[in-house]
This record gives sequence, structure tokens and C-alpha cells, in this order.
Amino acid sequence: MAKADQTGRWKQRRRTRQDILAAAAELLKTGQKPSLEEIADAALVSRATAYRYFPNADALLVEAALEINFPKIGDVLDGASDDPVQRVDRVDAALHALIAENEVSLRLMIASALERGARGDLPVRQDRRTPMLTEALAPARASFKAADYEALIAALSLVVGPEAMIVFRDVLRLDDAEAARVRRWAIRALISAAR
Amino acid sequence: MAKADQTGRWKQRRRTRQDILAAAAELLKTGQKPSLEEIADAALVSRATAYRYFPNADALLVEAALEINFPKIGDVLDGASDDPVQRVDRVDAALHALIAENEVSLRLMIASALERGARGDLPVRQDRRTPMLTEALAPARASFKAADYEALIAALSLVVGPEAMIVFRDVLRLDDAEAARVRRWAIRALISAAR
DNA sequence: CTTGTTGTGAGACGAAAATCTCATTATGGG
DNA sequence: CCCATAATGAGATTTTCGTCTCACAACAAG
Repeated sequence: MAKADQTGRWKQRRRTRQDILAAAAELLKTGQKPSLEEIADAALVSRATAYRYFPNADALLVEAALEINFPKIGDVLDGASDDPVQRVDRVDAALHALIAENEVSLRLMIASALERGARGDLPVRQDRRTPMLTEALAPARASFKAADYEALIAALSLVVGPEAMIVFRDVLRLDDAEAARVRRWAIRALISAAR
Repeated sequence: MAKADQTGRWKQRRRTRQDILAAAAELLKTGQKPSLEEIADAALVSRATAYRYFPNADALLVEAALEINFPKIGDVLDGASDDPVQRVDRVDAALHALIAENEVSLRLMIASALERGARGDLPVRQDRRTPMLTEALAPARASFKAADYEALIAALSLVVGPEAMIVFRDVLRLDDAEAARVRRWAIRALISAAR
């Protein structure tokens, strides 16, 4: 699909862009929100160049967060049984690991989306949860009524994503183990209610 | 605790501070993120004065969001039966109305807390959910085992707060009616699992 | 190698946010 | 009522962010 605009030096462009994103990702791991200038310095490019590739610092950070390597759903569920509880637990564990490792990026991405939304334009969030949950529930799909199935997917989306981390950590001040316990409890409760 | 620093004109100070917050809250209801200057103008106060009371525009907005008038839990549950499902539904409805009416403020508040959290210092979020949910579940408290009860409160916190709105609206793109349906479904599922 | 094109760096520039200064106003204690 | 002083307003100033221009360097094509 990507025609890749073979015009002259598209490789150089790709490389610069990638360097900038890599530098941003690197700085994000230090736990701070880097300014565009810091990122440009770290990437060994000028501020002007960074602005040529990204409209502003936030957009850059969001893209850097998007670079997060989501696990392939196939790998996550590899070797799992057909039991939906076990499978959703797997998804939860995988997402939790991902969230723990990229907390700063995710927080900034969500914050940015929240502020975008407040400004009135369309919120930009991708939905990576529904596909994973759909896949996890696939073998047991037949045992749910249609309406319950839809509700189950949506309700599970509240439990397995980064927003749950926010509630547990920031609002309820649960530690990691307790939070995991509650998520697993909720997963069982929701699935068993759906059938 | 609050010695109130009776030093001279603390009343005047309280009044200006309150005026600024009120102006901010007013502007937030128009659905836009106001700049500190707009707020100062609306409050009939100079920019410098606003900066004397708040370190920056974000802090001001967060405090303004904190001013949101939470419904008294007593009123919400007034005349309700002892049925925990009905009572939590009431809490959900009340919070949902509140969230719908203050969406911009809440989005900004959560976004700000997210960025604060990313910076490493302690996230500042108050927990208004647990008290409400505790009250809602009080009549049925005896019918839950201790461990389930704890998990139930935490799980319900994922469903009734503004974060659920974020997931449903921004990530899953559900409309208001569907979102409400899912919340009610999840409330029933969780409560029935807890006993 | 030469040449035309494209990407980049350095810095000027403008707008908006935040800080600072100082004169003026208004309040409460006497 | 008077006055010492706390609170405020009106800019000047600094800082940060994003845009723009132009000269230079690097690359591809011949």
C-alpha cells in the first residue's frame, strides 16, 4: 500500500524520522516528559528538522508512544486452552506487562488524547483492545448470547487497559499485586455473568 | 487545622481566590479550555493577580475542576431500597450526570494528573468513588465475603468513574445509551459474582 | 566529476505563557 | 479619620514554543 514515494532520498527521510522517534522513546523511558528541543538534541538534529517531521512536541510524543511494540495476539494466546477465562487472563497479563514497561508514554498519550478531546476535535485513540478480546473469546463465542457478548467485550475493555491502571494506581492507590488480583476477579465475574 | 492565618485581610484574599475559581469554572462549562488571561479577565482581575494565587494555568483549572459540586451521597440514595444493584445504579446515574455536565473539566483534571504522575511526584487524585460505593453497598455488606467485597468495590470503581467514559467514548466509540447499558450490565455482573 | 535538487542547520522572528517591578489602591488597626 | 501595609493593576521582561528564511551540505543522476 505505501507507495513509499520513491522520490530521491526517501531513505534519508525515513532514517531521520526514525532517529527522532527513537530518541523520543529513549527519553520517555527516563520517566520525564521531554521537550522537543531535548529530543532534537538527543537525536542529533536541529529543532527545525524535528518540526519538519512533526507538527509539535505532543504529536511527536504520541507517535513515539504508538511505536510501542504490541505483542502479537497469536503469541499471547499461543498454547492456551479454549477456556475464555484463561485466555482473557493471558491478554490481561500481556497488556499489564506492556503497560508497566511503558507507563510514562502511555500516560502522556492518554493525557494528550484527553486534551485533544477537550478541545472539541475528534479524539484520536486506537482500539487495540477489542481485537485482542475478540480473539480471546473466540473459542467460547457460541456460549454467549449476542447482547451479552457485546457488553462483555466492552466491560472487559474497562478492566484490561491502561485506564484501569490509572484508577487503581492514582485513585485507589492499590499496589501492583492487589490491582492484578482485582482485575482477575473482575474478569471471572464478567465472563461468568455473560453465560 | 486551618488556622486561617487571621493576618489582616484574609477575607479579601479568600474572595479574590474564589472569584478566580468561579470564573474558571464558568468558562470551563462553555466547553473550551480557557487561558489564564481569559479567566483573569472574566474574574475582573489582572493576570498578575491570578498568578499570585496559582502557580500556572493548569493548576488553576485543576482546582476549578475540584470545585465541582459532588452530589451528597445521602441525596443520591434517598428513598432507595436495600438492593445493592439498585443502589449502585443510582450512584452510576448520579456520577454519569455529573460527568456529562463537567466533561471538559474532568478531562483536563485527569490529563493534568496523568502528566504529574509521569513526572514522578505523587499523583493527586481524590477518591470520591470508594465512599459512595461503600455507602451504596452498606445494606448488603453482610452478604459479601470480605475478600469479594474489597474486589467488588475496586472493580466497580472502574465502571462508574470518568475513566469509563474515556474508554467508551474515546476508545470504543460507544454512544451514550450503549455506554450506559454496558455499565448497568457490568454492575449486575460484578455484584452477582460477589455473592 | 559535475550539477541540479533536496534535506538540514543556524538563527531570526512572532506569539503566547509566565515572571518581575513598581506605582497605586484599598483595607483594617489604631 | 488616618495611615501603615497588604493586595492589586499595568506594563516591561524573560522564556518557551512554533514558524520562517536562507545558506550550506549531501545525495542522485548524468
